[in-house]
Amino acid sequence: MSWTDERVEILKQMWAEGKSASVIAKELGGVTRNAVIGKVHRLGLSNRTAAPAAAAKTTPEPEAVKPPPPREPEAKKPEPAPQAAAAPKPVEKPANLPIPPRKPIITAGQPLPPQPSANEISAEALANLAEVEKRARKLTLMQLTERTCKWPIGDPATEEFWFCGLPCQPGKPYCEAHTAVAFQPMSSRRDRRSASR
DNA sequence: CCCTGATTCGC
DNA sequence: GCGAATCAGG
Repeated sequence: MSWTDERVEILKQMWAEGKSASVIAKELGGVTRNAVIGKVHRLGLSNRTAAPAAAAKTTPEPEAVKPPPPREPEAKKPEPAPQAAAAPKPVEKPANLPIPPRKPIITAGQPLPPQPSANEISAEALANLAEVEKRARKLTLMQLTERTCKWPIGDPATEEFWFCGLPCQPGKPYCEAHTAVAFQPMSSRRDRRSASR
């Protein structure tokens, strides 16, 4: 794979959204997180929101004197939204919109798991599930990885929402318990005729 | 151990 | 320019 214009766009977008290099790499496919990071740096958009923590470790800068700071002609971006701090209008709804700019990017992968619909699951499995969810690591979407259970718990529209996050079954997107309820053989969900209208 | 990004350097 | 290897850190 090569860095086509589109792929670079996706890269920029996702990086700007705070996606990790590995996630971006998976999304793009055909590249590793190293490739992504490398590209990010080459594009000059390394730090996204001030993170000097792991930025400077070894200062390879001989560091002498810099009389004339040859700064590049920084292109100004159209970002004139400084947020009104006063009380201009009585907005009754604070509206928690951390990430509203959901651009219509064409993300193919990332098959999110289905919501636990009203299925007929064995009592055992359900009981076990309840226990498992108590032990859930309550990961956020961004904390999910290849090896964390991606089973959603709670209502995405509220604060009460997170992902299981327990260790995945090899090759599965969920932990053992959630794999059990996610991939049910049709046999256990038949009798739908009880209310055969 | 899992993960993160940063840097180096041969290609 | 690219990205694997490596590094440094959480």
